[in-house]
Amino acid sequence: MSKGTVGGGGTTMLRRINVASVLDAVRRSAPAPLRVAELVERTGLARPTVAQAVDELLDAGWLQQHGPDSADRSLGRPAIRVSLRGRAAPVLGLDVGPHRVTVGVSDLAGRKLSLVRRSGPGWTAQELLGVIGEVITEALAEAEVPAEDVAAAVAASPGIVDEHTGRVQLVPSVPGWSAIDLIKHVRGLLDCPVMLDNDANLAALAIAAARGGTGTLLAVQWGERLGAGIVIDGRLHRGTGAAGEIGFIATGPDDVINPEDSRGPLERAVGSEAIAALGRQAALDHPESRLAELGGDQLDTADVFAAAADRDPVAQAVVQQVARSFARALAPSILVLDPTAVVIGGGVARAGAVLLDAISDQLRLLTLNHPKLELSALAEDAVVTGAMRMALDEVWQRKLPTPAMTSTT
Amino acid sequence: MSKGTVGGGGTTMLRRINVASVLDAVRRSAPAPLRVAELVERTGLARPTVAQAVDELLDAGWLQQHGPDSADRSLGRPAIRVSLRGRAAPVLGLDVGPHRVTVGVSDLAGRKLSLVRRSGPGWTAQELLGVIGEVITEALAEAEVPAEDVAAAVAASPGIVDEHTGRVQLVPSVPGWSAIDLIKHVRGLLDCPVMLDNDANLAALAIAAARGGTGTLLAVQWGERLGAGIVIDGRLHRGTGAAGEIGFIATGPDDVINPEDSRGPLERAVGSEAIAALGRQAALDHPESRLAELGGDQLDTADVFAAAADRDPVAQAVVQQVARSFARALAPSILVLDPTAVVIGGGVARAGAVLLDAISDQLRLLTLNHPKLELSALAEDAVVTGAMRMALDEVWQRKLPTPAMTSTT
DNA sequence: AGTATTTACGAACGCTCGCTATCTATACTG
DNA sequence: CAGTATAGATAGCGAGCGTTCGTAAATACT
Repeated sequence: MSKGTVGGGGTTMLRRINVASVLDAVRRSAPAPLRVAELVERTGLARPTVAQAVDELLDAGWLQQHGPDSADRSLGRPAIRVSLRGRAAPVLGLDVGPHRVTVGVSDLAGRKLSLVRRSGPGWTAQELLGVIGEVITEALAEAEVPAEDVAAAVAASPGIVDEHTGRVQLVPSVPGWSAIDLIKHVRGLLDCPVMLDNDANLAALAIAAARGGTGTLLAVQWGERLGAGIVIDGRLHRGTGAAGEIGFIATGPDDVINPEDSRGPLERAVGSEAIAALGRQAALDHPESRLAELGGDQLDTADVFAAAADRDPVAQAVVQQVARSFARALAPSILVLDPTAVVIGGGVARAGAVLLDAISDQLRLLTLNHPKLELSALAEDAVVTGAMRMALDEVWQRKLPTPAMTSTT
Repeated sequence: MSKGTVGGGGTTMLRRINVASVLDAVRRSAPAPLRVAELVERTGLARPTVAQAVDELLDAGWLQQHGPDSADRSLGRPAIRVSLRGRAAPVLGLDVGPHRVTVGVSDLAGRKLSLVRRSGPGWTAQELLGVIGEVITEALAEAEVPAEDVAAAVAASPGIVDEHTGRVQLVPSVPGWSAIDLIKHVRGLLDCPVMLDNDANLAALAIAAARGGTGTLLAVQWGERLGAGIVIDGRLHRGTGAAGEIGFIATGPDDVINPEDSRGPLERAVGSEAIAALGRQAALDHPESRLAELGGDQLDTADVFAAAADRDPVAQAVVQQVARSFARALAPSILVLDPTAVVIGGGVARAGAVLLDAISDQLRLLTLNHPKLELSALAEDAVVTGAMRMALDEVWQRKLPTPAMTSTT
């Protein structure tokens, strides 16, 4: 009755499909402007159809028209070229950690407009909320984007995130963090759809996007804590919400998990804290070693890897042990998932080839198809980048009327 | 040039979308006939549109018209009802094992038309091809389906299957099996698209379909060998082609994998052969036990579980040990995948609650989100059922012009 | 038994949309 | 300055969907 239900199948829906098709083609060529003729070729539609769609998209502010001023130097009448107007719907990504808050603002086209990072010595939950507000304001100012223009925002938090309620369940270092409704807080600042997800998941999304293509990616974030994100053909795998919690993999033959613990067995075995502790112990046991020279009680995780890279046998033994524990813990999942690539990010990834090679050697003994093992190229920005990307996807999904049929089942 | 490229966006495509939408709605209500009014409601399209689509589908042989003869007892003019004409495109599923060949023929609607199973005492590769031909012929005759009518066929084979070349890579008990081009052989018999996949994958597909809904399913096939299939939101996860090979998960702290071995470490630890061997050893060590009474040297896997169900402490200890090894091997993958449910099928699944409870207890100690642990309801038919289902999906995907846009990137 | 009511099928009309074909505009070349 | 090649704008045609109306076939009521 009254109005027609959305999603039917009239001719108006056909037009929406075609407009969406044109916009999608423009989007795919990212920041490069496109000529109408190229759009005709890529979409397979007729020129008048494309022209009409482009007009409509220009009016709606989705596209911007470029003058033919470039060095196009071709015969004939110069083509008008269009590219998508990124400022039409900027998005915001937010990475909240116990010691660091990072905010990134991005274009609709994926261009990074600003990135603001602030570190501190461990905030309380309340202080953190304040810092988040400040950093968001700062990032928006730097990007010259008014707060009300932001089309979507995604926040990354450690811990297990309930996708629907937006609450964080299993929280590490910030006391009182699980009681905070971060989504509500950010929505108060921005007035746009706000989503929350696990930091490892978002990092995985960013890394998968950077690598491009299809396949299965297992992206490990390795710092004091260990987490992983799984991306299958561009889509994040969440399981029932807690997928990728590799930190809680049992290592010893009698290990048992306690969900109340802030750290899982694997984190206690090979987290950066544990690596440093192993290094300090090794330095005590071998005072003559290169490792001990680097600094006895103050020994850092980085020192261990530095000494190993320097061919110190004592440090190498520590790295071997860490690599072995890590590989043994991860091998079953690699057999089951059979990923195209395993990418390691986070603080420990700075160890570089020393660690990577050791892990690779171990994994070769424990898996059938040996996935590519790589270090994350995105370094610290992986999580924010992933958050921005998810926000972007959200905007595209919401704005583009996808030609998917309604399933009323 | 010349003809328009397929996948453009004309109004004729709109009609195809709507016809597909109608057909899909009919399909969803499976074997139950639908009235046109119901189709109008479900698709959201106008009645004339639906009527036209139904006419077209009737002409093309996709639908069949039911008389209003049923006990419909309602007011007004009786509605004509349509259901999909399964015989329009029957599919065939084939499960090839070293000792058993099973062929099922199914309706387009998913109704099982015939199921023929033949067991033998270990065939050679060449003999197996002959048996396959015979059983296919028999199953088609029983279903009263001419060979040339079969619209798609899917074969299940143990081992790792290369999706594209259709070759089997890691083969167990049948000598010379990897040299056989099973796809080519079946295509010679049927003249239709033929696909080949891993048996555990197909069983997982069937179980996921039987459970219905979305979510992540880890379906373990547990017999002499161990394999698993992963289904995420109805789609099979293949990884690079060898996903789910849980048989090769290392169990001991110093285990190492050799891809040349016919059995992996977990198979050697908890495969049905291993369980029987553990039972025989326990019977020797405890001659007074209930287990030993059941049969000394002839002790079977089933005997172990029977004795355990009979509360024999010796047998229970064996089951405990098996459950512990299995749970420890699988726990990391459950943490990473975080599946909605873990379903156990295959011969060992006949053990029932004794084993399931023991595994469940162990898993509770090793995982965060505890997935539902169930036994496969499909028993032996899981693999064929899954093969038929995949063939069905193939037909639907091929026949239905999906409204997905072409991505010419 | 005849009539009223209910339900669903069938046909005609008007609308929107996309495709083909044609015409116009622009800039470079000889 | 004319010619040509490329690209944008416009008109006519066909196809499909949705709305509205009329009609057929059952059941319920008098």
